[in-house]
Amino acid sequence: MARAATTSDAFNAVAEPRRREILSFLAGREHAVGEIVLSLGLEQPSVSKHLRVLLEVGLVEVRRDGRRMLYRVNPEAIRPLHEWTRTFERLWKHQLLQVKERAEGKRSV
Amino acid sequence: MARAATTSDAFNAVAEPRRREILSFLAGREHAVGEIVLSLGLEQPSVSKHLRVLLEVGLVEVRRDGRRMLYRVNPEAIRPLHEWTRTFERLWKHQLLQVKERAEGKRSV
DNA sequence: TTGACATATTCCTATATGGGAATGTAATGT
DNA sequence: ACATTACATTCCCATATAGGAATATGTCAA
Repeated sequence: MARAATTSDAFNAVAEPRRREILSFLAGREHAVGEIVLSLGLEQPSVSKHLRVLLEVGLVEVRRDGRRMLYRVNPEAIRPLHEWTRTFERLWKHQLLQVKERAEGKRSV
Repeated sequence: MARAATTSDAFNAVAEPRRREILSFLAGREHAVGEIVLSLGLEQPSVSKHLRVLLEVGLVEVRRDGRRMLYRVNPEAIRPLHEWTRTFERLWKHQLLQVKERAEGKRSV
């Protein structure tokens, strides 16, 4: 079996750095494809293809404005990633605490 | 160009569902490879290969215990993912607020 | 040393890319 | 109708899988 499709879920979709850049760029407000092209310096077809992937997994939404297509982030689709990583939060906080205690010459737990 | 290597960064490494399962399983405490195999019901070589990827991107660490290899999560490596997703937090909170206000019959912003 | 146990690696293959180039399609202005 | 603008899609290809099977490596026990 090959690797899972980039369109299989949000985790696979955001594995690609350019798609993360696009999402970050869209975090401010909705933007047309051409604006993304100028902003990130990618080829237009490349941007369109990345947007397609993001659209398929629900990470972005679109609306037409004349000849332009305005894309915006759908933040709800990012939440599952946030929630999953959050399950490890207590671990790194604990780790940081240990480092701190060690630095202060105390006994670690 | 093909897709980036799974070992290129944590984002690519956790795109694979089984690797996320392994990390979650290791979140409690360190475990031997055989325990992961039993727990997740995967083939041993498969688990070893996933662990190699996780190890290369720093998501797990190992120590030997006799013939067993005990793997544990390195939570620090998950933080960047958490931080990146967190930059969208205000967006979904805002979105939820709008939904709530609409449900209460108020004007949306 | 030999055998058993625990894990890692190698070989194989079908599959899904991401970028570049070229082309298709939709909407607007005249 | 036609040219132009703005995107989307298709074709091609080098590359990196993930799983299965087989094998190699490392450690302990007798």
